[in-house]
Amino acid sequence: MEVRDLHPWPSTRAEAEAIQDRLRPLLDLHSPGPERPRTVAGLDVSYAGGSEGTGTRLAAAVVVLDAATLRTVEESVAVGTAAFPYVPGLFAFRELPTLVEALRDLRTVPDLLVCDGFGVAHPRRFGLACHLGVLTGLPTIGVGKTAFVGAYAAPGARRGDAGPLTDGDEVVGRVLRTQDGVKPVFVSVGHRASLDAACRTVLELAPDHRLPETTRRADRLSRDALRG
DNA sequence: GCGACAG
DNA sequence: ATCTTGTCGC
Repeated sequence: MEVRDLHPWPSTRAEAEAIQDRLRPLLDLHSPGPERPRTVAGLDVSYAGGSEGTGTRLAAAVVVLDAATLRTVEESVAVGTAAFPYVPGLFAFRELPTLVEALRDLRTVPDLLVCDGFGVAHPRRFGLACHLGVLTGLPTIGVGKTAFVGAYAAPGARRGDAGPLTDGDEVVGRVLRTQDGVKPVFVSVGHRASLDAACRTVLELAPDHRLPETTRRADRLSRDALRG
């Protein structure tokens, strides 16, 4: 599929933040997005070492699922190196080049991208899911495993229980329990998606695990690609 | 000033 | 993210 070019690429934190600020106005945060996406792609990245600097070997995977059956429709993997040091808030720049490479090899154009990380639940309202939304033009959402920005109250203990993730006076996402008694996940909108539909989709994608099948399969694929 | 901080 | 033993639970 087509993905917009990444240049200019930042070499400093200030440059990276400037890029986020320049791309943020391109976000579509009002479209309802796909109510019932037919194909959903999960994205994830695995690293070879524990280094948080630049140059570490990594593998980026994209797995497209049929949302109704959860059957895998297509897979794509790319290996590369970390393109930016790990800096909270600038996390996207670390894995974006390799993720984009994997996306470009995709024959299927998914109805929705489920990213490992956040969308607008971000200090500058431009997390990885937002960035990928602008680059691809596709609806995107972010599913995080831990909190980054925002405050929240613990949701109920049952699958489907949820509560708002708020930063100041704005709701930037939702804390969603995907399984009874397990830690909740943090869902936020990236591009061309509504929070309600995003949470419904995440629940459908997570019938018997904490994380959506999209993320779980992309995680496995990227991990395997790092070896053979 | 100090600590916290998506993956 | 990754480094790691044993342990609890379905």
